[in-house]
Amino acid sequence: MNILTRKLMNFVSLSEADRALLDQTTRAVREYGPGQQVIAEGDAPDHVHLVLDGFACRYKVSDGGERSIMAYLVPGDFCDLHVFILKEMDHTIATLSPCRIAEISRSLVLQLTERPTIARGLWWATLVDEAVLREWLVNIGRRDAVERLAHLLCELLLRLEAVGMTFGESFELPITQVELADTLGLSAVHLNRSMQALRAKNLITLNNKKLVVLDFDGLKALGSFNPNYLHLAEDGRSRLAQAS
Amino acid sequence: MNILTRKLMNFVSLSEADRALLDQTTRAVREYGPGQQVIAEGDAPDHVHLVLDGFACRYKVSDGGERSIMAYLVPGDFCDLHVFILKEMDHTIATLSPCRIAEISRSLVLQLTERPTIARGLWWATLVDEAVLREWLVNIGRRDAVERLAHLLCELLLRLEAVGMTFGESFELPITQVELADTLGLSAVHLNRSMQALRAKNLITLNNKKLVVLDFDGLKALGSFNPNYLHLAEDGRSRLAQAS
DNA sequence: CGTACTATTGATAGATATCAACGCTGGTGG
DNA sequence: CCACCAGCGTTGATATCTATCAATAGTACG
Repeated sequence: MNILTRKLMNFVSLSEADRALLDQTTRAVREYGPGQQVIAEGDAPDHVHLVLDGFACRYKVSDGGERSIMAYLVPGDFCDLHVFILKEMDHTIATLSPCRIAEISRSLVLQLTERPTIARGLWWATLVDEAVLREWLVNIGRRDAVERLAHLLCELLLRLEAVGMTFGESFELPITQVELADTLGLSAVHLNRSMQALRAKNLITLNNKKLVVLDFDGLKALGSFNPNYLHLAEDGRSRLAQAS
Repeated sequence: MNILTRKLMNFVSLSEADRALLDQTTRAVREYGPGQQVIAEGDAPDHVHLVLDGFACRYKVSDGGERSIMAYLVPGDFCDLHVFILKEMDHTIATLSPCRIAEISRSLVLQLTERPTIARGLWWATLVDEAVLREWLVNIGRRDAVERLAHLLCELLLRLEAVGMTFGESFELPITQVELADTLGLSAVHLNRSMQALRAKNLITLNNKKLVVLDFDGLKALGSFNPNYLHLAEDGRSRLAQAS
């Protein structure tokens, strides 16, 4: 079972035939180094990209040359399902760490969307992406620096758990502090101090790109984190995603 | 031709039959006063809501009781197309001004999505909503208060023009400064001063809820506004939406 | 006429950005 | 093998932006 299948099964039940079709999505795979562009603003790619391994992001660069990161793409996430409708990308996608990214042809995507269950799953995934965006807006708009960071780390833990990429309450975080700052609308210096604050409160540790959540309840409380916007199954499959 | 049809025609060409079907969406209409809740967080409404007249918004209320407004819903916008997939709303929708809101049954929505052209149009609309969300994230994350406000006003001018609700370069803005502040992640006091800054620069006037853009180029420059994310037709139908 | 909401102003406090510098690391070329 | 360099994390000092508090005036409304 590939990572996309695993992710969709958080929401829908897939038949054997559905799974077989989904297996085909990971046929054509491309390797990327860290910091490489996958799709540029203005592009109109002819196939859809799916992250299989590593971290990528959506970002825009503004006039002043500053980067705003608007989404993290982790294994199981689509980069550009929009391309079927919109004429061109309004933002850029690049890798943050070394990545394996699948390239899915238009015809295969059409086959996928013809299966009602898979189509529902894909639609669910895009709606969750949108819900994440809304939550990030709240995060940046109304929380201070330490709270923002706490919230983001809670979200990453749950999203990565949903695709089996956590080890207990820790995970690989191959993202630099500058990139986290560009995500949270902070300066790199201030992000660094916020990270230290989380460590000082014994909520996390971070060594060699490995983040350990020492006190998930504390981290959730600090970041006012409520997992409902991730719309994960609340059937006990996840120990972490409970409302609280 | 109703407002939804008009909006979709910014992106797709609709046949007579398509338009006839779209006409049915505005059959059941409900009137709301200002500040009324349309759908609450946790609800799972059984029909889809479409704004016909007035301004509404999506928002969340955080622990501290502060409100974050994550989207404005103007005539032609859907409130809750998600409801077909997700179990429940993760945010609340309320009116900002008096509104007329259509209630569209599930069965009619299904009929709409069976028409390929209409389905493409609806999908386009949801992707644009998502693109707006990404741009708001950049706006709040990386621009200062005056720039944020300038950017937001530019966006509203274009979105309202797309549904024929502008008069030249002015439009009705039935939103209080407190609400604008909750949208842009600012305090009401600071928003007030930012608004005054825009007036002092002779970029806008605002009297009796009527906003006049005196210098659109100046406003765009100040807010680093690039309309590409709205994915409007660039065929000359809009004078205002040109890249610049 | 009072009440609530909205816009406005001034003063002060607090949060975050900016600037500058340093150590550490890994890579790279001589 | 070593010197050099770039990227990253870190620290301190200062400047800037924005929030908060408090007060006032206008307006709509019952």
